[in-house]
Amino acid sequence: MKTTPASESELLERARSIAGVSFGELAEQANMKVPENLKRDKGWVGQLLEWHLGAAAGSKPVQDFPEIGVELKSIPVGYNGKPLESTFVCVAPLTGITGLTWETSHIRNKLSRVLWLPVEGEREIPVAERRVGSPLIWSPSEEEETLLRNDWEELMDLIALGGVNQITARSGEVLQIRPKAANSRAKTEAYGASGQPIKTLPRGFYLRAKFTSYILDTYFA
DNA sequence: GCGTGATCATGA
DNA sequence: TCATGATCACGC
Repeated sequence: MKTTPASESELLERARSIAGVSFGELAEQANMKVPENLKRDKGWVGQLLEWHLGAAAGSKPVQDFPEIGVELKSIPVGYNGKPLESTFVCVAPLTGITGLTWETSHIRNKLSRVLWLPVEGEREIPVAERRVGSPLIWSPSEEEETLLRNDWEELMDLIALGGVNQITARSGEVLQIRPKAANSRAKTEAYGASGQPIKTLPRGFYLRAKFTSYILDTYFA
C-alpha cells in the first residue's frame, strides 16, 4: 500500500518514475498476478497504475486524488502512439438532472484536471511486456472546454426531454454517450418522452479517441 | 443495480 | 480498418 501523493508534483514524480516500466515488473512490486489477456480483466491496468500512484481504491464517484483534485486516466495506445480506445469518464445521469449545469456536473469536475498515462495497448504484446508511457497532466483549454460543454448540454437536453433512447454513440463531437452496464439487459430509470418514468440501459460518458489523440499530440512535451 | 476500472467483438 | 454497442470484474 502506498500513501496518497501530497501534491500534484509528487503525483507527477511517481508517474514519471514508472514510465518505461513493464506491467510485469509493476505487477510484481504490487503483488498482483498478470492476466494472460484483458478479456476478463479489463480494468486490470487501471488498478495496477492506481496502486503505484497511491490512489485510494474504491468505486466512489469522485476524482482518484480528491485531495489534490486530479483524475487518473490510463489510455491504451498503439505503435503509432495514438489511442486505441475511447476513454470512459463517468456514468451519465438520467434522472434528477433538474438544475444541473455543466459547471456543477460531475463530468466537468473529473475532467478539470487529468493525469493521462499512456500505456502500450496492442493486443499482440503480452500483457506482462507492455510498458507504461510518459505522463501528461492536463486541464481543458477554453476552446476544449467549450467543445465538451456543447456536447454535454446537447446530450443532457435530450435526456431531460425524454429522448435518452434516441441517443447513439454518433451523437457528440468529442464527448459521446454509450452503454455502460454489465450487459444489454441491465436497466435503470430515466425520463420517457411524456415525462413519465421509463426503464432504460445505463449509459456513460466517453471521450472520443480522436479527442484524446488530439490532447496527447497537442500537449505532449 | 450502481459506479469504479475499462476492453472486447462485430458489423459497416 | 474502425467505431459502436456490448461486455467483464469487483465492492457494496
